[in-house]
Amino acid sequence: MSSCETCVVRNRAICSGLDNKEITALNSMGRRRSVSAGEPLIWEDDDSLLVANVIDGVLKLVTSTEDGREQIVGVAYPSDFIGRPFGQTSRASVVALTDARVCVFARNDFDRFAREHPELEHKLLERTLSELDRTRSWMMLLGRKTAPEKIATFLLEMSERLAETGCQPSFGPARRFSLPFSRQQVADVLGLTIETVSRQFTKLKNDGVIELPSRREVEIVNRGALLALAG
Amino acid sequence: MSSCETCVVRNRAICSGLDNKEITALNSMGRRRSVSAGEPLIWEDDDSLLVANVIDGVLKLVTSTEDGREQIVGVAYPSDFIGRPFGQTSRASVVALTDARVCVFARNDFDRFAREHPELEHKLLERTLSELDRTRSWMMLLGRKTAPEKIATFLLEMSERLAETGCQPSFGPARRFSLPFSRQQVADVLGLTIETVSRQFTKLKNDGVIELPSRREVEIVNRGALLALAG
DNA sequence: CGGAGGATTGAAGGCTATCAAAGTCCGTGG
DNA sequence: CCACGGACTTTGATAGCCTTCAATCCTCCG
Repeated sequence: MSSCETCVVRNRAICSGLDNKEITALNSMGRRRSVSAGEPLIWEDDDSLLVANVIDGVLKLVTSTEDGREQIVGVAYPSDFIGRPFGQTSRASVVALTDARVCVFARNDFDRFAREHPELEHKLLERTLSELDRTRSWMMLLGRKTAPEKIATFLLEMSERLAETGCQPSFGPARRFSLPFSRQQVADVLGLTIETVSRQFTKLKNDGVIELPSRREVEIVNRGALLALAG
Repeated sequence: MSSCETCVVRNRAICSGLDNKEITALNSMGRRRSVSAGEPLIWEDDDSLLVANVIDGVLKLVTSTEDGREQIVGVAYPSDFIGRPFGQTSRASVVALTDARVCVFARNDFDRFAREHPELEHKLLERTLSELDRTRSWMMLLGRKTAPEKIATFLLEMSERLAETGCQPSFGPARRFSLPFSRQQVADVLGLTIETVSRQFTKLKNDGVIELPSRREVEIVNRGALLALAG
């Protein structure tokens, strides 16, 4: 049975700051759901739209053109909020990159609850503002950076984002980590092709900047060099 | 003297929905300010950060690399909110594209006022969510679209955005409009060079898709063709 | 009229995409 | 245990889009 009391992201997600009574109310509206790697998070449910909190795993927000080009426009980690409350619906679809668990709510229910709980709306606002900041700095990357700069920036961001997932406060960025992305997905994040991504990874390895112990593993050998390359 | 009562964006900005007493309180915290075209909106004031509402004019949000490359990451029109309340400060700078008037607040004051007025925070949340949607669809453009697609998409967005500025509810997108951007700024929005922008404009003109009565004026002759090109 | 900034046009080159093939990893089944 | 198959990745060759560099042309104002 899903329960907020045992939720691992209870103190990091937008639910934090709610008192017990409120948590109980929210709990009764939502339910847990598992999504396996590669599966889309179906966004319609009983004719109602959904929003969700990520409990565990990593998901991508992706938009695509009619002719099949894809761009990953966001990545959601544990405790992140996904979906579009209030009015409009965004046409980005959500797909799990790893096996994931989420806590889903019917949008109508969530909207109403949020309007009645300013503290929750405030948390959501802070999150949305941060996400907007992050997205805007990604626009710089997409519009103005070269392939080597994109790859370096990407690896540095990954090493920071993936260090946060541990429960204990992390001590700076991770030196070694496991990418939740395939090469194609890295390409879809950076606006490149899979071949260019592969070549840049190989080049960084040959230059002694990183090690690639396996397809998904990355070890940053020379962080200073990456920072210099990131532009 | 600045006064919310006569403010032309009073009913569209986040101030809408506040009662008279609240408006008076907000009014006493903020002040009007003019910025001429090309001038940055100075973001520090008496050692305190600022946030603002756009009353009139168009401003750009821009980030740049050390070596001088620029990317416009957002454009603010009348009634839009700019700045970063609550905690972090974003490193995008704000520059007026046209002569502009804004209503500025010390961030501390604004934060406090917002926390006490959930209705205002809600308005800000809705705005921020919409801006995030818009920004994400722009990521698709920057990462995956070709120069002709970028230009077509840009012209269509402009014709919609600029139609909204009139007081009366607009009847669909504008057929003819005046760009608030120079060619270089169009390039900075789309992640292209000024030469490529110029060539694409010329090509659209030669193909009979648009007319260019003057440097800043654009007339859309064949909207269907633009839609097809936009990808 | 003359100057200056912005815009357009032209030629050449480089970066990344595209097309193609070989290599690697991993799970499955013999 | 090893062979096999398939997906993913790497590597190579080529092409093309957009940038870069450079010169000319507007257009607006003093």
